[in-house]
Amino acid sequence: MQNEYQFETIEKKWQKRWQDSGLYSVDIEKSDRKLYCLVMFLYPSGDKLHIGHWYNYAPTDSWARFKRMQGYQVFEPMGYDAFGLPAENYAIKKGVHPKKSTENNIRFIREQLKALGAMYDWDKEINTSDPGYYKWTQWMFLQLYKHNLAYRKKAAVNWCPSCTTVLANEQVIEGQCERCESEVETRDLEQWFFKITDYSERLLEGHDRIDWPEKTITMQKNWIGKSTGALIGFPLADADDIIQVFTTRPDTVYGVTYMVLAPEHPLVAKITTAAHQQDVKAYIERTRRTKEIDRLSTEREKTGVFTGSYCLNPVNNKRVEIWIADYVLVTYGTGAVMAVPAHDQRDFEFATRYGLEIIQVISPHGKPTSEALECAFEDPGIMIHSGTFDGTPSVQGKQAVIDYLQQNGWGEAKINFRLRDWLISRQRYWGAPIPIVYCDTCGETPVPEKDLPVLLPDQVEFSGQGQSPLSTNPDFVNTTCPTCGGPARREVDTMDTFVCSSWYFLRFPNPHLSDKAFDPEIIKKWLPVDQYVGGSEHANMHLLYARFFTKALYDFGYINFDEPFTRLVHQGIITNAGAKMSKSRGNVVNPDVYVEKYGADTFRVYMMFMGSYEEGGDWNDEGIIGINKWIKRVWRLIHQINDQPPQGNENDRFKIVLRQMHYAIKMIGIDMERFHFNTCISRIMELINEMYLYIQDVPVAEQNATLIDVMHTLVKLLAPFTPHLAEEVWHELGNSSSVFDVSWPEYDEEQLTLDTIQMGVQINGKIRAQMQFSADASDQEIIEATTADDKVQKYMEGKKIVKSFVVKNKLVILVVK
RNA sequence: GCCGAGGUGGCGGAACUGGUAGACGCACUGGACUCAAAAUCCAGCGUAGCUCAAACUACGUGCGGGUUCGACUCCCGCCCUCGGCACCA
Repeated sequence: MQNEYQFETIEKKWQKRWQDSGLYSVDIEKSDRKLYCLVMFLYPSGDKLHIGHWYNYAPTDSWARFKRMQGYQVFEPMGYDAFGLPAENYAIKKGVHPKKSTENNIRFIREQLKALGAMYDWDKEINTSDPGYYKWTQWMFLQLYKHNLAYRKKAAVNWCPSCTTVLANEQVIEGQCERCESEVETRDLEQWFFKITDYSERLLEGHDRIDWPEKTITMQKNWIGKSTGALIGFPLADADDIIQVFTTRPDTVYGVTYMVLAPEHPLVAKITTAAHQQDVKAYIERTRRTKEIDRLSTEREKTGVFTGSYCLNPVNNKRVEIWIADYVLVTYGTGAVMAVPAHDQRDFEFATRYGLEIIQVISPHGKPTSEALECAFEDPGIMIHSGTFDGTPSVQGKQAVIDYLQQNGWGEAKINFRLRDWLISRQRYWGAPIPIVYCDTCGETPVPEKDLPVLLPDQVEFSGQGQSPLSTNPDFVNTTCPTCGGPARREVDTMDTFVCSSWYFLRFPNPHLSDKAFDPEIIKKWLPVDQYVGGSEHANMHLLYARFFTKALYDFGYINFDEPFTRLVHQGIITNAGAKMSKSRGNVVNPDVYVEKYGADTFRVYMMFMGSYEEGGDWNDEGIIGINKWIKRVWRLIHQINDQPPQGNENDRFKIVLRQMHYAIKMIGIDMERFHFNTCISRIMELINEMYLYIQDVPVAEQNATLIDVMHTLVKLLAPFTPHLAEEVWHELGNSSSVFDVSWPEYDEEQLTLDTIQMGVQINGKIRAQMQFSADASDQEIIEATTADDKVQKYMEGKKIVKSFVVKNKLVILVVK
């Protein structure tokens, strides 16, 4: 036995032995008590593994090890989300082919990952940029295409001039590119979309069946943005067309004083009268030039112009002006809004600015307000100036008006969603090619499944000029039509990398299948993922897309579940001096330095002990030395006991140690379930402190011999947190099997109470004394003993006890008057 | 502006369904060991008052109120920090 803990040799030794013995390779065929524990896989950019990765992976691995010891068959895989922009940008800058740089990064990162000492089943590693994988990403595309969930349309899209590609709405943050923070422009392009909007309702419904953080579910709900209201048709006064509007306030329809179309609305050209042609044209031009970010700003004053045309309010035949204004978005609802300035703040501001009429149709008390409104009245109230609806409470008025509109053929009830279809085309090279060809005779044609994968060619030019790099390789572009055999062109855009990650959890259990994406039998056994852990920033992207894919695959009959991740936990963010760590800020903390200096076990424990896992916190390495010392202290304790084994049967002091042990087992069990790692470590620290006091205060010859058993339990408790140290010690103690193959210790509730208990005596809410009681004393006895006490009597002089009771093992409560 | 989370010692953070606030650790101080230092082991450590000391008392979980025998925990009104959404009709 060594005196000092040598983490360098011990950690390497066990990492190698674990791998050689295949300890963590899961037999996928056996799935009883299966537990699929997944962390969001890696995006292998040049940054390598940073603190955030460690924080995601190491504590989750401790959780998985804990579950394994509880008897679960834990499957914990790792892989690489290897397609994506950084590799390609690096190629443009340094001239290194993305394939090469990605390979290099992965090779390096794999080693870093191994240093973590996690239970990853390396036989199941996947790489989304491997043709063996993206073949099936393309297959997924074809399934969606077959079921009309993938379509192409010309659309105004978000264009990042720096990344030279389009972005999904989710990737645009405050009008800027999520990745490079450039201002996003609007361009009209033919693009591929996935029809996620078909699943809006079901994506909401599924929330009730998953154990996810409430805030994540709320974020998704808000993002999907369901709103209930009505679709109302306003016929043009002097032409045939009808302007459809969506409103959540059909009860205010009598208050419509004008109509607003989005500048991009298709009817604008048709209805603009000659006299207003010039103004309207100028306004549209101006809108187009306005940057997305400015247009989205709510602070900006609302502007618009009159088109010269009128439409008729179906309920009262009122003639209302039709305006265009950029506060109306063409992408939401019908791109047109019925303006009710009295009851909508935006319409109110617009009407005030342009001197448009304001008619009050909802009032708090059922009578018109005498003075002019200062702002819109948006609360519910009583309907007025609304024909036969006068006097109806607006809440009921909503449905009543809808019924009325419906009876007359003017409108209908309608549910609208904020969610838009998922734009997946990227004008970039490093992604999975979209398996579509364009034939002059047959048109848009999907590549037959048997011809997959559509291989990504190595030879392309990275112009960075906005044109898809694949278009620069004629051998790739020119092909033959799978239907007619005539000449055809391949689609040159690639898929958003979020497509690759929308189904990867189905690939992990069977990564080497060459004839299908996944084996339905295996998937049936191992999915859904029991525990998923990753950052909350993916709430409206990856986590939504993966749910959409799962529901689609369920509908196609490939899988028998429709929610991919049963339980989800987000790790918090580790900041540096309050700022988010990022390469551009240059404040990224490199975990390798600490792993080299203190070892993986120390680093793991430190990350877990730092604070609340789900809240994260600011990075500060001051305490890490303390954890390192603690780990050495643990090592010394175990060796000290083992070198001088206890011989006697001392019991009074030993009971305290025993109680601490049972308490630790109990609390760690509870806290691990909740991902409260910091308190788990505290409980082990307490046990170790108690054990030290014991061997110090009680001579070896008297020490209770069963202290050895406590020590074995201690090693088991340590195992999930310090896997290398625990495994080493476990073997030193004479065990031949892995500590991860033994079962988690159980606690005895009876051992948690000591013979005598100290309780506080609370008189009128204040602690006034501390008293000892035997554990089996009745409440009656305790209260009697308390009231007889001198100190307590002092507070009761001349007063009567009104109420008295005992909070078990804690307090004696006396209320006196 | 809207939605969500959070504000506790010098610091990181505990506290289950309202029941002894500050577990555990860092830093600091003292003791033991040592010729000495480091390492280690042990002890102390919210603030103020009183005291040689022990004890005791008051105050104390962002601020101001409230409910309760009793509030970090529940209710009302504010302030600040962080995350998300942002003209969604």
